[in-house]
Amino acid sequence: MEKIVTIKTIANNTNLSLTTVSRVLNGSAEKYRIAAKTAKLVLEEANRVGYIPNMAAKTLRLNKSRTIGLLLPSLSNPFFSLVASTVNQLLYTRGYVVLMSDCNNDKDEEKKLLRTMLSQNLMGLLVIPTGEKKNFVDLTSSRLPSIFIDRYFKDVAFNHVATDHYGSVQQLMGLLYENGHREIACIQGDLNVMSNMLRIDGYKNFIKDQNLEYSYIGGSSFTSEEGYIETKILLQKQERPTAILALSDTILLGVLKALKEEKLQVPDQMSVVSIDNSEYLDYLEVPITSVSQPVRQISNLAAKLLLGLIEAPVDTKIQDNHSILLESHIIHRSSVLKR
Amino acid sequence: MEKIVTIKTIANNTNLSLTTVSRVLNGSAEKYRIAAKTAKLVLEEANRVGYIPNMAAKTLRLNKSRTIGLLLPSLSNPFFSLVASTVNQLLYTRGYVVLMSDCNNDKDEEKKLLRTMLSQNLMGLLVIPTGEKKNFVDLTSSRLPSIFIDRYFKDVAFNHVATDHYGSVQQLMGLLYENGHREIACIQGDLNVMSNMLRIDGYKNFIKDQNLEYSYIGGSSFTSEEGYIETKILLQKQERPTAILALSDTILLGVLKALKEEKLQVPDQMSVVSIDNSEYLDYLEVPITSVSQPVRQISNLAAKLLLGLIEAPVDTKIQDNHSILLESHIIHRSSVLKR
DNA sequence: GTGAAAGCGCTAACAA
DNA sequence: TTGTTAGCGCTTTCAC
Repeated sequence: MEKIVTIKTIANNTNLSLTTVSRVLNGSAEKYRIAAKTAKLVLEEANRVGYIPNMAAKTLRLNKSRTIGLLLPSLSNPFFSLVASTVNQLLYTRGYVVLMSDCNNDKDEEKKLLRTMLSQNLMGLLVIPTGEKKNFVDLTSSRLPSIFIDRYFKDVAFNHVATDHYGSVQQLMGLLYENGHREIACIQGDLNVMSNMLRIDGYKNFIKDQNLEYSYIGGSSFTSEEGYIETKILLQKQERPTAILALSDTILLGVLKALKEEKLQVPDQMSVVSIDNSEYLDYLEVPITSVSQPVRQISNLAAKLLLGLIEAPVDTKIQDNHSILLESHIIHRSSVLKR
Repeated sequence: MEKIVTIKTIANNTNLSLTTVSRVLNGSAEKYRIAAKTAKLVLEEANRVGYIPNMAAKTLRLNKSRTIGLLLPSLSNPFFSLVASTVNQLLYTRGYVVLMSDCNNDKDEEKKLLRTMLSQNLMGLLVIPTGEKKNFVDLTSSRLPSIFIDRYFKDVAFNHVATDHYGSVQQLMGLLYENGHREIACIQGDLNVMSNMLRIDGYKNFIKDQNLEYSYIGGSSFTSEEGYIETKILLQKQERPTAILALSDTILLGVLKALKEEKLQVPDQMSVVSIDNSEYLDYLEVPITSVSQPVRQISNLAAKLLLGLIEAPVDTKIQDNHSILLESHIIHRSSVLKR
C-alpha cells in the first residue's frame, strides 16, 4: 500500500512548512511574497510525488465544496439528458463539480435523493422536479441556492427558468387554426407537472378564445405507450379530430404508431404536431412539425443564475422566486394539412 | 445566519457525548448497548433540529466517500445517457452518490476532468472513454477501482464490460449475406474508439471470410452529419452497394437523409441496417433493422463489478483486465431486401 | 518570506 | 452503557 501524498509529504520533502506549501499550491504565493525559488521547489516536488488535493479536507475546512447538485426525473429522457450535459459542461468550466442523481421518475426516490444531496455539502442545487411539490418545501428553509429548471411550482418561492410552455402550445394551436383546423385533440403528459399544466392551459384558453366546439384531452404520462393507448382510445370516439397535438415527442411516437395501425395518413387524414423537436423528427415517415425548446439556453441560463446566487455577496442576492421564461419557436415540417 | 447543526449541537442539547450521539446516528446503538431511551432522545433531537450529516467530515475521517465517479463522452448521446441513468439508479440504491462529468467528446477536457475527479476522494470510477488511451495511463498506477464501459483499450490493464461489437457486426453482415447481398458498404464512427475498431474488424473479416469482392468503409465520427456526408460521397462512386451498414443510429439518420435526397427507396433500392436499436427506429419512414445492445445489462454489470472491487477484501480482489462481453441481438424490421 | 498552531465535523481507540 | 481525546488534510490567524 503506497503512502498517501498530502501537503505534509511535500512539506517534509522540501523542509518547508505546511503553510508555505499550501500557499504555493493555492496560487497565493505572490500574495505572501514567497520566494520564486521556494515556489518552484514546492511545485516541482508536488509534481514529482503526484500530489492530488484532498477535496474533503478542503471542503471541511472552508465549508465550501465547489459541488453543485443536479436532481432530475430521468436521464433516459433526451430533454433532461441534454440539460444535464449542458449544465455539466458549463459548471465544470467554472471550476465546479456536479453531483447528479436520477430518481427514475419516482417521487419517493426523489425525496430520498434530495436528502442525500443535502448532506453532500453542496454549494447549489439545480432541479427538474418530478412534480411532487411537498418534496421541496424543506428546501425553502435551507439557505441552499437552488434553481428549478423546466418544471416548477407556482407557490414555492424558488427561482426557475423554463420554456414558455403556455406560449408554445398557443403557437401550435394558432398554426393549426390558420390551416383550417377546428377539431384539435390533445394528448398530454403528467398531470401534476407544471410544464404540462401550462401547456394544457394554453390549449384550453385557445379553445375558449376561438370559441371552438370540439375539445379533447387524453393521457397522463410522457411516454410512448401512453401516447399509443390514448390515441387508440381517441380514435374509437364518435367524433374524430382533424389534428392531434402531442405534448411531447415521446407521446408523439405512440400517437404515430396508433395512427399507422388505424391506417390514417398523416397529414391527409390527420394532422399532427408535437413539442420537443427531437432530431429524429426529420426522418420519420412524415416529418413532424414541432416546437423547439431552447434547451441549451435554458440550461446555461439556469447554471449561470445559480452561480450568480452562489458567488454574489449576500446583500446583493437576486430576489427569490424569479421566473424566467424563454420563447420557443415552431419548426415547420410536413405534418399539418391545409384544409 | 442560522447556526450550523452538527452532532455537537445534539450532544449539547441532550447532555450526551459526541461519541454516543455519533453512535446512535450511525445505527450502531445496539452494538454499543446504548440505552433505548438514550437512542430515542438523540434521534428525536436530531430530527427536531434538522440535523444533516456533513459528508466532507465523514469522508475525511474515514477516508471513504461513498462517491463514485462517472466520466463519459457526452450525455447528449442516448446510449451514454441510458448508461448514466442506469448506473445512477443502481449506485444510489446501494448507498453511493455519483459524481458525473461529461467531457463533450473532447480528449483534452477528458484529461482535465479525470484529474478533477481524482481529487474528489472517489471510491471508484466508471468511465466511457473518448478514445484517447494516454489519458488513462495514470489511472493504472492509482489504486482506484475502475471499470471501463462499452469502449476500452486493448493493452491498458482495466476491467471492462461491453457489447460484443465484433459479433454484432458479424450478425448483421450474416443477415445481409443470407438475403443475397454481396456489395455492402459500411459507414463508421470514431476511428480510435475500440467499439468502432471491433465493429470494423467484424466487417473486414466477414468480407474476407466470404471472399466478397466489394468493400467500402467511409466516415470518421458518430454523428448524423457524418452519416449524411459520407453517404453522399458513397453514392457518387461508380459502383454502388446494395446495402449500407451504419455503425450507429446517429450515423443512420444521416444515411437515411442522404438516401431520401437521392431518391433511393429503402429497402427496394438500398437495404440499410444499423447498430443501437433506438426507440424511434420503429417509427421511421421505413422501420430499420438494427442490433440491440443490452445497455441496461452492461451498465448494471459494470456498476456491480465496481462495487465488488470496492467492497471486496483486498486479498480476494478480482484480477485486473477482466473483459466481459455481452451478446447483442438483431431486431428485425423492414429495411433489408431479399434479393 | 516563512512558520506554529488551532480547528472545520466526525469517528474510533481507549478509558471508565 | 457512556465519555475523552486524538487526528483525518487542509487553511488561516497570528507571530516572527
